[in-house]
Amino acid sequence: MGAPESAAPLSQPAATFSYEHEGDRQFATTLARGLEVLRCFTPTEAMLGNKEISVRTGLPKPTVSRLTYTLTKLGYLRHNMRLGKYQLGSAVLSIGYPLLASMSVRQIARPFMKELADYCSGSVSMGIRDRLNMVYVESCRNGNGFSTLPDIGTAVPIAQAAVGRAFLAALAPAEREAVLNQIKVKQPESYRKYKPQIDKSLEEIRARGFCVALGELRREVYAVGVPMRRTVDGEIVAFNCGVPAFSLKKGQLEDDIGPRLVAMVRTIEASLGMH
Amino acid sequence: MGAPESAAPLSQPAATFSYEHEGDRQFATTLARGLEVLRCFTPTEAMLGNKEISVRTGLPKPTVSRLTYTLTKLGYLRHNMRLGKYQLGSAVLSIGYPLLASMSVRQIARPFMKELADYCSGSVSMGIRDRLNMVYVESCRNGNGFSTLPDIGTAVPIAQAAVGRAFLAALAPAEREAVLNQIKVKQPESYRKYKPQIDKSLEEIRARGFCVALGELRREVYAVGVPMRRTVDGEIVAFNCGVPAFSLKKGQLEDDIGPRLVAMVRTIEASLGMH
DNA sequence: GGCGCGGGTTTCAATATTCGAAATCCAATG
DNA sequence: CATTGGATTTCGAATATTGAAACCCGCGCC
Repeated sequence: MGAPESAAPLSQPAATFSYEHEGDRQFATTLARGLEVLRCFTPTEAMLGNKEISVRTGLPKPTVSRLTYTLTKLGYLRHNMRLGKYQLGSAVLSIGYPLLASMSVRQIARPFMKELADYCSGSVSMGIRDRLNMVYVESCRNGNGFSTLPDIGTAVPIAQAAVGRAFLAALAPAEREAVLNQIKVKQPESYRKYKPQIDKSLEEIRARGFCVALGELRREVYAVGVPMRRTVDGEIVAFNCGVPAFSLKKGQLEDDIGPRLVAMVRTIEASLGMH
Repeated sequence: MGAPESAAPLSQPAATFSYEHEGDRQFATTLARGLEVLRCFTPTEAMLGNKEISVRTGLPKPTVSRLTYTLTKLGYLRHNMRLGKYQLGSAVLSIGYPLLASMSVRQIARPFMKELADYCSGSVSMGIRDRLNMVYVESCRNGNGFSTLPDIGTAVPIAQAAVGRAFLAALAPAEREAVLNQIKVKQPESYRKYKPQIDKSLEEIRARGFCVALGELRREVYAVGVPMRRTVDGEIVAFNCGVPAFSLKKGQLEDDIGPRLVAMVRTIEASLGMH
């Protein structure tokens, strides 16, 4: 079977388990593996058979079989018996909701984000870190159709996305180094390719409050990123604003949209401050 | 369990595990328990200590300790060490995203939903089943502030919500009986209280295509529900439209909004049909 | 300071689960 | 009807998990 070599750099999760957690008597391997199974599914690979999961995770087939069986019983997977494949089940959504609901910054920020998204005919999103990605917890786009939509739960690589670099800029130097080092180790090609841009972005944020990413994540989308200057509930929050490249006038991103995103974030910070 | 059971606290999920899956050599208990830990968190109880989790799940403290340790290492929980409590981590969001992204019906439906939400100054949501709840996979509300927002991932009890009864109406009779029976067993008070309304709703849908729920889930929100007449990807999809009770004119829900929601769903079905 | 209390964590032997090669099953295909 | 590819079952050995009890620790109280 032509296992489609995805562009996305998957490391070896199986190896990860064996090496990183060996001898840790606290660590519940089965739980980690089950969750790793859920993580195999992506928007483009929404249906997977046990074999494919086994290949992706590096877990033995019988183990995968039991894990998918369990996850299916619990509603986290659905079994399509005509294809003999699994896909994510509705239960995966409900475990994320309490997190969203308890982040009041989302409600506060939403109108400001919508306003900016409308102004620049693009999309404005709020993200927090997950591993080496930023996950969107809120996203607004202008009414008329922006090709593909950013959506809550979308994960974008820290290294490539404006929102990711904004996040890096907000980190304490020591932690920033730690994250960069993880990227270096786990996504070496990505690191080589984007490290200069990352450094430039950090400098931009110091100088102007925002950074730009010109089609580095998706060729046709140019974006600016801004971090919040305070944490929310101990979590660093960053914003981006992405606009279709073709609709941008020269200099508009740097001179208009960037500063507006900065202003928006400052407004949100202020609204948060007064609780 | 996941359902917002108001009065009656909790059944015994631990017992649930032991009894329901004893002797099932396929079933990965540790995985199920870990996921059950994640399900303990709710919007109103966003932070829990090991002891609280232990009480809610019925699992012994050391077991919970190890599970939270594992989940924290993986990013599904965050540890707040000033309080010694846990809260959901960003990783819970990213496992749900591929499911959302692969449901193309969401994109198709969104503009129609938005239009209706604007028209009736309320919110329009699309839900699928999770256990005895309906989970929202898409939700639109009109711009001006509707008190509390329905959001993607929100779970509402099938028995009480218009969207849940719409779902029931779309089920094959045998499966409907099965679900109703589960409700009877697992949410007995809820069943006693709402069974007559449920029957009425089923009849309404047969007769007019939609059902109404007048403040049964939230006192101040009146809602109508409509099921889709075809499954999407094997999954039954239902819609609701909720409006603040005070802003409704007499008869408006039945004579105007209900039929409009029906029309909306028919439009979406048609758009889906032509792929 | 001493005491008790309410978590949280560690210990450790008993127990249950997982491993994984090989066998089996099953449905689709030639 | 033989073949093929994947999913599932089998089973003894290897390993991980379990959970009662003990331990730890910070806190408030007397």
